[in-house]
Amino acid sequence: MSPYDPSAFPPFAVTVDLVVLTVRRDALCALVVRRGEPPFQGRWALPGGFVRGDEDLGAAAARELVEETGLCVHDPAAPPPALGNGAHLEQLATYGDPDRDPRMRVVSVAHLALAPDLPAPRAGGDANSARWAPVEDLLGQDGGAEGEGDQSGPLAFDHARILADGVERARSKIEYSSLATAFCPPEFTVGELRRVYEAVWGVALDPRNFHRKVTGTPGFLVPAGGTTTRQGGRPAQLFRAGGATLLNPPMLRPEI
Amino acid sequence: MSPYDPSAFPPFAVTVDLVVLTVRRDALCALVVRRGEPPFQGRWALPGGFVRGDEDLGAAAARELVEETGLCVHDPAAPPPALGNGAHLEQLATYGDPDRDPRMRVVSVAHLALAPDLPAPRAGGDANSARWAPVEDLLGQDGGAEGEGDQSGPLAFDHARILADGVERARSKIEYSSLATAFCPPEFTVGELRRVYEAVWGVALDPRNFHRKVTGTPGFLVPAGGTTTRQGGRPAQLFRAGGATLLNPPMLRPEI
DNA sequence: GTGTTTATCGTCAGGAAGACGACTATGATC
DNA sequence: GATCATAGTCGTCTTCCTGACGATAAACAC
Repeated sequence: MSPYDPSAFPPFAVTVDLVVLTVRRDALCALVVRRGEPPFQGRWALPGGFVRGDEDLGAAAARELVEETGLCVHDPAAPPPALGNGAHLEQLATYGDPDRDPRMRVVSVAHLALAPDLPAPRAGGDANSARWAPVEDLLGQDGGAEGEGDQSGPLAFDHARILADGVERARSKIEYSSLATAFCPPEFTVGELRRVYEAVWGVALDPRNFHRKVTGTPGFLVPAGGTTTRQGGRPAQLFRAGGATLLNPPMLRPEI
Repeated sequence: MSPYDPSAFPPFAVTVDLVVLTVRRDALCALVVRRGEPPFQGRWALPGGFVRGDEDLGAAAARELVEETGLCVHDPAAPPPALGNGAHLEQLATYGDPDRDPRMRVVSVAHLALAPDLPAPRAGGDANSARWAPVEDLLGQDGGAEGEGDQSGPLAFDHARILADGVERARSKIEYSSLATAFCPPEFTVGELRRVYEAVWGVALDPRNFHRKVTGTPGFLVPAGGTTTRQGGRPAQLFRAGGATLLNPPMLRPEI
């Protein structure tokens, strides 16, 4: 009667689901795929899939990320991202309500990925289509996905909850880490970084105080040598993400 | 060839492991149980067990916590803890390396519990014994558990890593939340709360600045009306945990 | 009473952030 | 070409918070 007797524990299916966030047109967007089969057929869902028998959880998440977006995971301990198509990936939380999938007992290990703006998502696997959707639309208090000509209803399964948790993680984590740079291309301006914070937090930040804060924090930004006028106006200096990962003191999110 | 065909995915065992932390004699301690059977027989491990077929992950963690310690989970949305034997419980992270258990594929959803000092752990289930061990001993760079007359070696499985992650979570979370009060009895003094911070962080804090900070943060502490001389010296005012859960600005952890 | 311990209040200097003025360098428009 | 709009960058000032630390208060041990 060993507790590890294979007949002594119930078998679970284990999946990874991905909250992939990016900033497009000054809005925080998440990657969603349309479900091609029941349950929740035709509804939008977070990308994800089964963990293979010999696969680590993080590896499964990275594999799904590549399949869905072509993004490679940006390993902090690896050489700098060559082409900018690197993303930050971290485990978010695990969801295992017995009723979360009507067919069977599925435990899903959700992961959070932060990516720079990408051209267009490519549908992968069993998804009919994929798109970037503003999280505001997906998480509207009505349940999401209405009001934009999309009749597919809220996200499938408990994915609205997972997405909300991922967004909240991202919102709090850019406060005390340099993770906001994961939303930017390899070289970016202070203004572009500020627009990331503004999009993720949904607030307006003072450009002068923000500039003082980020340029004054050692290790946050390193000059890349060069300027750009991408945004119009006076040319702005280009920066690269510095080695620092923790911001101390943190970037303060304005209260409401 | 549905991806949910039961034959199309590998079956996993899903467990919950618990990092139960408390502060005893000014040291941060974790609950460990001695393994009664292979693998790692005789070694210390984190308490845990299988998730049942119809059980939510949090419910499984709460059940294990009761079985091992008698602690009830302190629901923030419930009436105040009557007898003080309430604990804070939250999901920590999920560990699913294919080789983490030599016998089979086990995915463990680790949870973090913070509890006030308890009399003595009661061994539960299949554990030969249970005890509170200082995390410093368990996580010593030699792998832990040596140097105190205990020859059982480091923690079983990947539990040292899980414990380290749980300790790190607790250390960072008491910075910006009122979670340190979870280590205290229902009524406590400012000095007792300060000793919690000092034990968890392993630093010394200035009693005067600490007192100013915690009493000056609205909603952190509410006077319980009464004094105690538990610690000797001048009687100290008794407080209860206030309703605030987030500390803004946070309690600053001294650098090194 | 004296000493010790702990609690609590106060003061002061330094750093960080919010508010905001001023100047600069581009492109767009007249 | 002059003007305007836009965005970036540098400073200033005030306020708040913290760290360092002096001083007082109230218990206990001798």
